[in-house]
Amino acid sequence: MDVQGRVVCNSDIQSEEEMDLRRGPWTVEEDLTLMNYIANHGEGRWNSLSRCAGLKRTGKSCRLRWLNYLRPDVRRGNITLEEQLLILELHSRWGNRWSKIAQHLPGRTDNEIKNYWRTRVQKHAKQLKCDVNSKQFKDTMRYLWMPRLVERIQAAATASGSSSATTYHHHHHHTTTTTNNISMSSGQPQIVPPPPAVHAPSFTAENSSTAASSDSFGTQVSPASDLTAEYYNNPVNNNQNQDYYQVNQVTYPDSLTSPSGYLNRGSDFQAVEQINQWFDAGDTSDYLWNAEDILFLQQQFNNM
DNA sequence: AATGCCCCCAACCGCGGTGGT
DNA sequence: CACCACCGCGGTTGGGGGCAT
Repeated sequence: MDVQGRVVCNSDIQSEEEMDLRRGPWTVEEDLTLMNYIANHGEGRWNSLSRCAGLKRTGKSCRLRWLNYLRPDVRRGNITLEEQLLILELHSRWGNRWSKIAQHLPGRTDNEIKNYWRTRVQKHAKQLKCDVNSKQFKDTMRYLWMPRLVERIQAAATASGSSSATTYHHHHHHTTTTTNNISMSSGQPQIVPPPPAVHAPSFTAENSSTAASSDSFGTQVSPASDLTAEYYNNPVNNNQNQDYYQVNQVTYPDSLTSPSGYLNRGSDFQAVEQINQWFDAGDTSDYLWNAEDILFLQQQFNNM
């Protein structure tokens, strides 16, 4: 029942059942194959794409790999304070609607946000010994955590106000990105897969030389929103896919990391103290956004 | 140095929705 | 209408790396 009316490419003889499909981590070769194929043919129709590209993967797996990892404008790691704030806010509004939340964080995938939530936020709920869904924890977030984030963002903005990165501006309309179609299909400057200076997942500063040339790949992300534009205008955020296009791994900022020892639960005062410690724990990551930006963000909240 | 433990995140799974035949 | 293939979402997991012992 395999060779029916569906689009079959010439060399496609085997049925999927007898074809052993690979699972687990992707190899560099697979990545390059997938990137090349999408650069030349565009994305979508994942099952046939997988077959035609010669990948022994399910369409599902290919789609996931592309959307969450290989896509040139995907951003991974280094969740900024602003993004943290957005995530907290939107999650308090919508709950676990990860993809909906992700639409408001350009370049972030639902997977990434979900992971962030589980690893960072839920962790702290656990440390506070309360349920993430409890009113107690939600209040803690809303009245302690988020305001503290705003403070920090503002502080960072004024501190580094004159310095570098904050030179952009919104011309805000509204910020929903929606599917950000990177259709490579239309005879676009295809992604020449970067010189496999990509050894292992471990990379070093040497790679950043290839990173610098990442722009020359022509992987222009047509910013689908103003927010997107801001991110890409910012040198730090202008990371095309870090493994294949660029490397910019600083250690994970994690302003939310808690000190190892922790309080005897209960008292609000201690909770405040604790949270303050989390935030005051060194965190070099964050720059961007000035007071004006914060205002904008708050307005966005009100309009969502 | 070796071992154990924990954390994180990439990738998997199941499911419900959708569109085509 | 039923059936089928595919898509996208949300929940879950396992393996690798890092840290502690």
